Amino acid sequence: MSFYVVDVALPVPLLRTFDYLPVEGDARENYQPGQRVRADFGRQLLTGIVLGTRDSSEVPTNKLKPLLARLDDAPLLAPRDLSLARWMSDYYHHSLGDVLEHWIPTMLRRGAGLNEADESGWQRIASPNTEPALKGSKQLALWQQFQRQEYIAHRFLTAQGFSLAQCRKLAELGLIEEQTRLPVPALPESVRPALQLNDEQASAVKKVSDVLGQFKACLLEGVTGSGKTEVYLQLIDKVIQQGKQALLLVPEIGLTPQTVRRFQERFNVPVALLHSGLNDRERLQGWRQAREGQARILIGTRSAVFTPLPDLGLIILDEEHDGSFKQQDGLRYSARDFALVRAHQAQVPVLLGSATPSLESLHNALTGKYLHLKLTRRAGNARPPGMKLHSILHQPLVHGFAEPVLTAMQQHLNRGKQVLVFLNRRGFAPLLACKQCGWNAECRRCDARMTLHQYPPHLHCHHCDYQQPVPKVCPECHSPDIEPIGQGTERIEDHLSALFPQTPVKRVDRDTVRTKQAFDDLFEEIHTGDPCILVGTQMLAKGHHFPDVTLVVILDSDAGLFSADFRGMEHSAQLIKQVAGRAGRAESPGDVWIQTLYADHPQLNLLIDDGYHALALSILRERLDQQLPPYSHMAMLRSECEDRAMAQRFLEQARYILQHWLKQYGQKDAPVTLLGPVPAIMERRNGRYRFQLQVFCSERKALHQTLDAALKQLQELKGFNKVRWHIDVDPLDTL
DNA sequence: AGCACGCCGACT
DNA sequence: GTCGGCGTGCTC
Ligand SMILES: [Zn+2]
Ligand SMILES: [Zn+2]
Repeated sequence: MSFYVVDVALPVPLLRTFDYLPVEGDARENYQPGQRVRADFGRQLLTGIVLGTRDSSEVPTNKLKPLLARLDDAPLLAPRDLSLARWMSDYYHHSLGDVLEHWIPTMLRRGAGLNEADESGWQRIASPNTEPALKGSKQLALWQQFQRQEYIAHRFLTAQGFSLAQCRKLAELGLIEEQTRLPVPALPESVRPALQLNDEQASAVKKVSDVLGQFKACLLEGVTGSGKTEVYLQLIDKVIQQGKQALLLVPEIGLTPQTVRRFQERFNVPVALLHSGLNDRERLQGWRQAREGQARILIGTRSAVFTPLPDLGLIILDEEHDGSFKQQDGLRYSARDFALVRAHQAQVPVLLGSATPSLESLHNALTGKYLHLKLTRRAGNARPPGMKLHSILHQPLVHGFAEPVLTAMQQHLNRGKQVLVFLNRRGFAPLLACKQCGWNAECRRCDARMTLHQYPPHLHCHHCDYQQPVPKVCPECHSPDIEPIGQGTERIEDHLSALFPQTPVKRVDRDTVRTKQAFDDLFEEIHTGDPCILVGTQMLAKGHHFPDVTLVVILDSDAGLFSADFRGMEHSAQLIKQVAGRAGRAESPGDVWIQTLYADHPQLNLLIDDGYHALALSILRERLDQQLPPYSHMAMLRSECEDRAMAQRFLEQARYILQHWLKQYGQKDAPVTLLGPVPAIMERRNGRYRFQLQVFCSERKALHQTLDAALKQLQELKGFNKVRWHIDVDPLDTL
């Protein structure tokens, strides 16, 4: 038997893989890329992924340890999965072992067998024509079930009132036997017919259908209510009919029961779901249903983009501009960008849908890199909501509302309609201050103010979660004259209850709807259509449509207008449009009133008068001038440390190292440039000082080469053990 | 990232 | 004397 080693990726943050001797006596052909193995690593036990075998190792033989066990015979991951993981490891400068953790459900990472997703049930083994002499009528009824279906999961039988004893009796008679299987999602009782498409929708379906079977990125830019979902449904139908699987990715908050039901009721195929509300076993089940091909449609949130699909035919990413597609810690990947890479590998189209596309995607569509599909008309020829800026500069406000806004609210309520008040700030008030000495309640761990909450009363830092009781008197001057300044959703709810005593006021934010279930329940309630006022944060803006809301009031659009972040205006506009789109339907179009101190703000006016697309073009011109994304590529190094000087010094070192490599890899027409280190906008958070260093280049390759080389040296730096740092490729924000 | 080793100050 | 603080180094 000849010598060989197994190359293993382990879940440790080291940018290399590890050689192991095989399990004692295990033949080389037993090792295939994608299997799980147990490895003795340092002083810990880890589950790793086999990448391959080699004749020899660079590592001295006496340092090589044998693997403790091979956990799979058949590889868990296919070569295509491994090659995608390698791409991700390179692109995000993250360890391959850590990256591979994202491909595998938690249970399997802990070494569980695939069959632990199975559930018990009974398989008919006798001919369905058998007419056994059965005593009880219940037993006969049970046998009749099996005459119709040859396999029934145990939980369905208990749900119908059959007992384990009755099943065992049939088993004793040789009619059925116990068998465990992977549960398959139920099919709908009846399939709903497709809707009639308008010509724009039909054209979009046609254009994407034409490129099925090849890679093509498509941007579906469709105004709210223009019927994007119907386009998705009809494309998925085509994909299924070709015997392929469809992957639909949605933002976390968009995976509502209504949406899911719409997909499930349309197709006579199993639909698998993967979202954060599932337990480990349910996740494993969904993953296997997708990977083993039982599920033909997979609907999931960000992390579902990794799920192996043997017959992938189409990827759809809805609300593609949504920030939740970018992971904000650990492996900072963008599910949108990865979906493109995956679609390219599988040679299938990827469809990005949004009413307010990200400037990256819009730019790619405008330059012809993506197919640009537009839906400009609302279904049923509904008029778009009328948006109106209402200046509150030098205007008296009644509990945060301008008088004409309150009048409009009353009018809509009188007509038996619902009103939505949007305020992206939870709590009672964003500030508690002393009238006598000017003291502000600030977080002791952050450069931020504490938010005052009243239900129940406490001060809460939304940046680090630090909480403390509300002081009775000013801690500085002991005056009892301390008061809340500004409005949060709690306070607006109070004010509205006083202003409209006859109308129920419902608050929707993270504090009132803690669970997905609570949100779904509240949503059902709102859907009865009874007049009410909804007050809420961006929770209200995403995912759900409220057909009985005919007036939307936006209270604090100003926060984003002067953001320090270069994407601030883009995100503000997306949010305003999204909130506005919650209102109205065909027969009763909605009104949208935006209270603002800056009614002259040119970009805000552009958004209101000419729409998102026009504003987007204007912002793109600014980005071009400033050579910001999408006209350059960016990576960000962030450091944080309780010791301010240490955090800063780390990035100064990083700058020094980067400066060396960018001379080598930067080109004359594509230089690599550095910005920083500078303190983060909120310099101290959770007791740690934060700094950042931005790296730009118009060429991805040079940027990555520079980062790669610098990263190796950064990891070797000594004396920075207390500094926490990371690289964020294509960061979402620079705050 | 873990985890252990090792070298210094302040306790029984 | 030793308990434990955290700086340093290593993991096939
Ligand atoms: Zn005071
Ligand atoms: Zn804080």
